[in-house]
Amino acid sequence: MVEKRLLLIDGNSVAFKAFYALYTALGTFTNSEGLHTTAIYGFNTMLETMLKTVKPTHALVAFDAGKTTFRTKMYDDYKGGRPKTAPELSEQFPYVKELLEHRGIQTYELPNFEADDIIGTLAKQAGEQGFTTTIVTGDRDLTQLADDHTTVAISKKGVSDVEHYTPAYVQETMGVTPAQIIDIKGLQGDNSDNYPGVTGVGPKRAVDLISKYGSVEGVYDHIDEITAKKLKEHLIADHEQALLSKTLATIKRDAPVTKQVADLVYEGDNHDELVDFYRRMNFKKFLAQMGDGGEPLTDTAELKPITFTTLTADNCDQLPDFSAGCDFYLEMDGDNYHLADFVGFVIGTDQHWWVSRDVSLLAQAPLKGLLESADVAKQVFDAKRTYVGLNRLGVTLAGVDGDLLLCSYLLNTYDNSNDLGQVAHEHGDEQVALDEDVYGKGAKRAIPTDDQVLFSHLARKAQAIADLRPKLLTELKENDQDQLYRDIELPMSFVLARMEVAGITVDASELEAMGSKFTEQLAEIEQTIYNEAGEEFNIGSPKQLGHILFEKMGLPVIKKTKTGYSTAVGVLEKLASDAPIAENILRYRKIAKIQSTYVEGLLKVIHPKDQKVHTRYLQTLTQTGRLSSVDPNLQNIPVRTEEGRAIRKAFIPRHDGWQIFSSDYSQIELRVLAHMSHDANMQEAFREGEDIHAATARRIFKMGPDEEVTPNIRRQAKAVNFGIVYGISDFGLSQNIGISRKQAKAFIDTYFQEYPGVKDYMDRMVQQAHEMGYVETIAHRRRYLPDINSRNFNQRSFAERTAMNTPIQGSAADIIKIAMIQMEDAIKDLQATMLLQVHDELIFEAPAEEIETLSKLVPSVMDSAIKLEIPLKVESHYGPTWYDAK
DNA sequence: CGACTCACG
DNA sequence: ACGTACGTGAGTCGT
Repeated sequence: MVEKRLLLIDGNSVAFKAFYALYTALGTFTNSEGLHTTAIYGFNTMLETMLKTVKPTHALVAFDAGKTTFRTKMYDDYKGGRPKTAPELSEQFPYVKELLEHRGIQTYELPNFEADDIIGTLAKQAGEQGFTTTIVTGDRDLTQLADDHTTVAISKKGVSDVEHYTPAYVQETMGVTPAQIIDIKGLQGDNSDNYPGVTGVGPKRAVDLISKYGSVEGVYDHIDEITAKKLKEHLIADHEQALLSKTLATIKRDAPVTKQVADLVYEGDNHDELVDFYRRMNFKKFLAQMGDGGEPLTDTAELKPITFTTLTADNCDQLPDFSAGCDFYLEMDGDNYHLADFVGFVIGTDQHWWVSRDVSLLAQAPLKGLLESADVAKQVFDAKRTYVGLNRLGVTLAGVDGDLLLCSYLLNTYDNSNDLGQVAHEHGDEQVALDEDVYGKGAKRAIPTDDQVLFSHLARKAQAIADLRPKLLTELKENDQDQLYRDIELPMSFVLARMEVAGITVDASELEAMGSKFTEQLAEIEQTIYNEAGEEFNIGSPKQLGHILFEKMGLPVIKKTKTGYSTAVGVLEKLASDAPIAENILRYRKIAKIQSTYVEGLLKVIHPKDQKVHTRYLQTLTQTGRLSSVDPNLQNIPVRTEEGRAIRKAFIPRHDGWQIFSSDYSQIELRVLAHMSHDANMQEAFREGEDIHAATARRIFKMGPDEEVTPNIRRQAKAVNFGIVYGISDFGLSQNIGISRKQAKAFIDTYFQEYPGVKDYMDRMVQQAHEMGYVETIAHRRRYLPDINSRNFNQRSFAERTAMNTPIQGSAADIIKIAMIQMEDAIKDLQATMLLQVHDELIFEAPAEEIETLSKLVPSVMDSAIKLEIPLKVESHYGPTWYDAK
């Protein structure tokens, strides 16, 4: 018999969750008629995921019929005190239902009952009829329905991010069986549904009581066994309330549902209706997925035609001189612009576009002159990419006046796609297609051979750059971000471009030598581990490893992950004392990591022509304003352990006799905090040149002036300082330094007493985030925190910590960026070259005779990059390799 | 493609 | 009471 799979969805709950999840992630969005579409979009995203994973044969979406239900009759205040559903959400429900109709899924609601009860009733029927059922909801209470043939999928953060609750998983995460969920609710009540439970009983006590006595009734049968006096009193006093709450929490399995499971056959999409619906909703992404036979649907039909002139060697001389500026876009096929094939380019202004596939034209007159002229103002998208691309053609780009990507990122760090079309859409310009729609994606990706298609796309890109520029510039001014843009980010992109082009030399033979040594060591440890385990297995597989350690060898389980046993460092370290295998696995992991990521990884990206690696710095990615580094990532080369650090021996200067020189800011984030918080005590410590962690130790441990700060005490104080910068929680701190949560809380309280300005700063940042929706760095870099007003404790707490941390981390990023821009100028007469940035340090290569000069120059540029209320401190090191620059 | 683990500041 | 430090990228496994 064919397997029958039923998908049951709690419509209200999922729409609600989708609305807020996307609202916080992407902001609100609407179709062309002003209808909000966030929930509809999110709902459909969830549907796509569930249809794909569950592959239902039957499906139904249940909705709540109204406010009054049999529960409100039992208890007036049921779900009382809830804020009214936002109109932006409620207006979407009719469309969610319409969407479901087009998708071939039935909907159902039943007066006096909630969606839960419909689902409970149908799931029961389905179980009896041999269905496998998946329930989708945002409400954990429904986990009470989990059984052998029913899984409850709870959407977590995103809409498609779900957690699947089987009975075993319910037991594991909640500590009780699905059937006991209602007993838990009976004792603890439910805040969001507004019913009380028993006074003084929270989740913890509820789980304890129910796992001991089985049910609410069981608890009262054994009420005399309860020794805690207060608890017993409360239980007795709230007896009726507990029984009522349990009833309220119980989902009906026998509601008078008029549908039969067998009637819920999933019909599948009505293609034409759905396409029409997506059009009306402006769902580009879903439209693109609808293309027949998997062909991407280019919605060029919706784009207005655009005119252009094809450039050739013969008509280049007819180009205008662009003395009033122009827009330029260079297309390459792939992310890595150091290597990607050139596709073509567009240049022009005022709706006159010249296009070509022949990039060699760029290296000849008159285009080369135009591009290299500082007097011809050019508007581009991704200046750094453009600079590096042109550099490969022998053209040195100058005179860039605007970068649409940078503008977009600075206005909102989320609007940072490398696809010009995507960015344009985010700013309301729909007149350019997404690259994916024109070029395809994955294996199907191909540059169109049809000139009309390719050139129109390129011309539209240039048009979008031209059209969006004034709008984005105005917005930057309104945000007081024009200086950040003009004086920091735009110049920064060229500094970075030149660092990327310069690259850093890597000694492949050094890496290879290390590699063979590691290979030997790995083979040896591997054998030892197999002997200890009594069999061979894949050490790199956490799943197999978990099986060996915790099932075969019976070691104690310290921590679990979603999918099984955790085998993370912390866990293995705890096991190491009584199981030598743990120690060996740690050693194996460490070496395997160095081997695969750094030895093999780096060897793969050494450019055979120049023996260098050329990273790409992503300037518009992080939410704080830091850079990131990819292909390869040169910002996470090992340093903390000797074995790893040895990798740095392979990073060498490009000439014999040259040196690697490195300068780093000392405690820049804490100094930034001292500055921004104006805290007198912290500022004093920095002004006096004290060891800040030791100074903090003296304060939080109330030490006398003669008492010695031991390394251990200093270590704890250091952890507290870190915690403060990250937006502290007592739990986080307690985990980090292995103390009790209570103790951690005491440390934090004392810290804030000793550094009251810091406390004020933290409160101020959280408050600003609440009021304005964003926080700012010293240079007015902005980060929006939509979750700051979330009703979800986790999301809100995370946003609050971010509000505290981002101005600190981001201002430190501002400072080093300013320093880097000034640095280029400061060293322009030297042979020394700036090669790398690792968040708070800069790495150079230079002839030995310039080291003395650099030792003065570099720190002076770095510490004077910005004037703070306290001094900045810079430390420098150098040596024949990066390893020696310590 | 997500989860896990681990490298960095 | 909620589950917890902030910001990243890459390799590997297994669905």
